[in-house]
Amino acid sequence: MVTITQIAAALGITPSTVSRALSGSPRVKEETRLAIEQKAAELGYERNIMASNLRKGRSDIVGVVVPRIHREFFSNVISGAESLLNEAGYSVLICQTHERFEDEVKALRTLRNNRVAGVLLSHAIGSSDSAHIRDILGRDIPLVQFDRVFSDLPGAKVVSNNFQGAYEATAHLVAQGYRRIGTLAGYMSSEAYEQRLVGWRQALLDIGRSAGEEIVFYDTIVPETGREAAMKALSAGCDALYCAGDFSALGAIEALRSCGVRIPQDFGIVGTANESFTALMTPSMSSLALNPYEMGRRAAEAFLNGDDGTIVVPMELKIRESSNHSL
Amino acid sequence: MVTITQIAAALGITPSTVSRALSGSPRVKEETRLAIEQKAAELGYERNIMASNLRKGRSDIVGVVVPRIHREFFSNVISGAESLLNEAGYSVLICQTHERFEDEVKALRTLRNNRVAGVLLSHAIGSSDSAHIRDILGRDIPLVQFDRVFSDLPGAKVVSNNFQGAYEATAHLVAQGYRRIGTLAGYMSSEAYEQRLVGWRQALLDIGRSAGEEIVFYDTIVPETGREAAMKALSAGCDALYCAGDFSALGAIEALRSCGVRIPQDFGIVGTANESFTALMTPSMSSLALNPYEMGRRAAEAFLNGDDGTIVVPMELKIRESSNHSL
DNA sequence: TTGAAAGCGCTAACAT
DNA sequence: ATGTTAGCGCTTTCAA
Repeated sequence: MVTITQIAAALGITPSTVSRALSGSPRVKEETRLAIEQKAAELGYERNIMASNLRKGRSDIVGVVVPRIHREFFSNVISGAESLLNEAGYSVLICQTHERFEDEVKALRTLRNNRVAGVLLSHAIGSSDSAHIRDILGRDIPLVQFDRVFSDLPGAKVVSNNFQGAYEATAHLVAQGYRRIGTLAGYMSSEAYEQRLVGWRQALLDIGRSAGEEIVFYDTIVPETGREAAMKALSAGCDALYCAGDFSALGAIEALRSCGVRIPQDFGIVGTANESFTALMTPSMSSLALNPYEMGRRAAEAFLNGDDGTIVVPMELKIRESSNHSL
Repeated sequence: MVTITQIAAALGITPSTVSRALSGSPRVKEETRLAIEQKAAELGYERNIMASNLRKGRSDIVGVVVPRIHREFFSNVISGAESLLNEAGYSVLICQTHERFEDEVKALRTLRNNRVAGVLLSHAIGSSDSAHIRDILGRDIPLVQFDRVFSDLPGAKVVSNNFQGAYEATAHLVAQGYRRIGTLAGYMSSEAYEQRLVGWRQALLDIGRSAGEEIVFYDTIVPETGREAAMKALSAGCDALYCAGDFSALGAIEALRSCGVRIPQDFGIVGTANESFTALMTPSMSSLALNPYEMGRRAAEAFLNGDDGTIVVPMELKIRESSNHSL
C-alpha cells in the first residue's frame, strides 16, 4: 500500500505538503500539486481512511438505524439518504433493530464505537422512550430522526404530514359524494396514526359532518382486522373508509366485495402508504402516499447542513379506482 | 473519551497490559484482568475502533455491494447476511451501484479505502466483466459473490438454482396446457439470466417443443420492456411466457389484458423473484421464488469460514392464478 | 506476567 | 508555500 510518505520521498518533499495537496488545501503551489497528483496516480495511491479518521477523531460513516431494512418504506428512506450522503463523501452503515430495544442499543453502541459522523434513526417499536439514545450518542454525535421520532430528543426530525394527508384523503371521499365516511385508525401509540385520525376528523367537522367514535375503528393495520372492521363499518351505515394503512384497506376491500358491495360504486376506500400492490390490484386502490425517498433525502440534508428543526414531508394522494366514481 | 492509557494510569500499570486484558489475551493475571475490567466499566471505556483498525491494518466492516437496496430481493439478502455478520462482530457497510459500472467502481474503491474485512457483491448489469473487481479488491480483500456472479473471479459464489427453477417453471406451463411458451429473458451479461434461459430452452427441447430465438425476448426486466415484448410474443404466436423477472412479467400482464387477452385462460405467465406484489395483484402472479434471506446467510457464512466453493440455493415455484387453468 | 518502545498513516498547529 | 513536530489510541514485538 502506497502512503503519502512514499509520495513525498519520491518527490523530495514532506508528507505535510502531500497531505495538503491531496485534500485540496489552497496552501499548495499549483505546480507542486500537479506533480503530487501525478505521482499519486502513478503509484496508485489511495488514502488510508482509517489513519485519516483516527487523526481527525471521526469517521466519514453515517449510521442509519431502522427497524427492518427489507420493509419497502425503510429501504427507500435509506436509498434516498444514501444518494445524498455518498455525493457528500460519506458512507452509510446500516443497522437493523428488528423492532427490539436491545438490538437498538447494540446498534447505537456499534455506531458510537465506530465514531460515526452522525446517526439517522427511526426507532424500534420496542423502544418506549428515548433515554438510551441520548445516553449512547451523547453530545457529540449528531442525530436525525425520521418517521418515528421522540420529540424530547435534540436534533432534526423528518416526519410526514399525516394530518394534512388524512384531511385531503377524507375531503376527496367527500367530494366523490360518499355520505358517511369512517376510518380504520391504526394504533394510537404512534403519533403518525394519531395525526391521521385527527386529520380525518377535522375534514369531516369542517363541513359539518359527524365524526363520532362509532365510525372509528382502532388497532386495524393488517388485512384480518381490516376485514372485521369493514363489516362493522357497513353496519354502522358507512359508505366509505379512510384507512390509515394499506393492508387494513386491502382486508376491507376483500370483505366488502365478498358481501357483494361494489367498489367504488357502493363504497369508497382510500388506504395509506401507497404500497406497490395498491396500484396493481383490481380494483386498484387509492392511497395516501408516503414519500420515503424524499424523507431519506431530507434527513441526509438535515445532517449535512446541521439543521435541527422539524421537517414535514408532504404526502400525496394517489387517486385510483377504489374511490373514484367517475372511473 | 476514555482510553486504555487512562485506565492504565488509574491502575498504575501500562497500556500494553490493559490492551491485552481487554482483548482477551491469556497472558494476563486473572486478578489484574478483573481490576482492569472493573475500572474500564467504571470509567465507561469503549475501544476506539479507528485506532484499533489502523494498528491492525483492517476494519471489522464487511462491505455489501448491490444494485439497489430497495429491491426486495437485495434488501432481504442484506438482512440475512447482516444477521450472521453482526453476531460475529462485524458491521455491514452497504453500497448501491444503481446498475452502473462507474458506481460499482466507486463503491469498491470506498470499501477498499475503508480496508473492509471482506466484500459481498452482486454486480451491476453495467459491469460486463470482472476486471475492475479484481483490480480494486486485489489479493487481500476476500470476496463473496451472490446471485450475479463472475465465475472467473476467486472466492465463494452463492447462486440460485436458476437452471432447475426455470426448467420447472416452464414444465409447469407445459403441464397447464400452454402450447407455445416464449421467454422474457433479461440480460445475458448476467449468468443468472443466462441460466434461466438455458433452463427454459431445455425444458422445451426435452419434450420436443420449439425453443427458437424468435420467442426469446432479451433485455427485458422492467415493466415497460415487458409490455413491448409481450406484444411481440403475441404476434409470434405465443400463448405463455416464462419471465426471468417479476417486473417484466407485470408489464406483460398489463399489456396483454389491455388488448383483451385473458389471463390465464388465453395466456399463461410465470415471473421470477416472488416479489410481494405478485401475490396481491389481480390476477395473482405465479412466480419462481428466490430465497434471498438464505442466500445472504450463506454468503455471510462463506465469508466467515473462508470457504470458496459455489453454493447453490434452491428456488421454489409459487403457482398462482396467472398460470393456473384450473383456478 | 508485565513493561518499554515503536509505529500504523495521516493531519494540523506552529514555525519558517 | 512548505517544513517541523507532535500525536490520534491502539497493538505488538521484544525484553525483563
